Amino acid sequence: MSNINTDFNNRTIEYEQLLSDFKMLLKKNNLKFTIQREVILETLYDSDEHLTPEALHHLIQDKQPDLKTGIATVYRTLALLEESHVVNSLSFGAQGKKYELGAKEHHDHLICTQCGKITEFVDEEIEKRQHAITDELNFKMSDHSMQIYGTCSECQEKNI
Amino acid sequence: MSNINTDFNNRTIEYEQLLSDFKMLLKKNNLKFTIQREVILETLYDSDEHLTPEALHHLIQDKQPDLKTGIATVYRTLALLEESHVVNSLSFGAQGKKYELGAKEHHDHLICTQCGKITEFVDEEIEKRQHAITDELNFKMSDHSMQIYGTCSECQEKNI
DNA sequence: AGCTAAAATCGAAAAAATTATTATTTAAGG
DNA sequence: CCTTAAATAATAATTTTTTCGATTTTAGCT
Repeated sequence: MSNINTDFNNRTIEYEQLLSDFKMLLKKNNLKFTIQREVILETLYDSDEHLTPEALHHLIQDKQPDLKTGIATVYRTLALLEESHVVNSLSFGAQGKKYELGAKEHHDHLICTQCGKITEFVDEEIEKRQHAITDELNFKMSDHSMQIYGTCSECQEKNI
Repeated sequence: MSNINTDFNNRTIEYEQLLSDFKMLLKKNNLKFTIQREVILETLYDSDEHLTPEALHHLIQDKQPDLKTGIATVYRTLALLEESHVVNSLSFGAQGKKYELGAKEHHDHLICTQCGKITEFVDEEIEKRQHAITDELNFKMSDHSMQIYGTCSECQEKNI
């Protein structure tokens, strides 16, 4: 399967860009590009979820069972990626700290606390205001997250 | 010291309100109002910081050394308070999960991922858009939270 | 391709954070 | 004051995260 946004390796151009940026970053800091680091980046890229270190580790073990990537490597790499602002970490509610690629499109979440359904949305007005706010305070925004909690229309009907 | 917003016990009216809401909540759920729970609430109220469970525990031990409040009680109470939406938790960067009172004025967060400083803000435009979005989707909003991550002006200067 | 030095990895152990357990104490209501 | 259910402290157990030493791997060089 291939489409207009994939290259000869069937990877998206976006991912190739991310990967080459990562390689550049490593070189700049005299760090080495390892298979483990690539797999971690790739797995983060392929996942739309926000992942805990443990969840990420599991995904990697499924994807590359022969490459016995240790959990410590996952932690070390996530810390490196976070320092470099390649990934962001955040925590939702009672759950632990979760990581996601920072390079992806921003999106916000509507979360139904009854059925758990998550709807993503982007609102231009809100985005604009966020930029206005950060500009005014001379704050350099790298990412943002917004969650609206409540009851979706389906669940409201169920409740009647 | 006393001022117009404090009552005979030299506590703010706002705090008294919070406390009585908390007592109501406990009663409604057949839970008990304990000295430990009061101290935890009070300490959260008195602190303008966002506190880790451990930091909160230390503050409590300083405030009430004779009342050997256990760390487990702090965790349990924070979980209870979070479930009840009396406190919110947020986490970022290398630092752990932090808690703050949710009963104070609603506000969003600007979080510097470099120094950890948290700046609170409220933007009426954003609040309006949130309501517009949920109204349009017939989603009944109960709560929302927003965090903007990035680098504060001080840290930007440090980086030069 | 082979050599070398620096860095990264694994695996395991240690440390830190969080949660569960149990015996005892405490709050709330009669 | 009594009773009972719930909360607590203390500690143990579990889970999460970090550290450490031995070994492997990478990157640059020849």
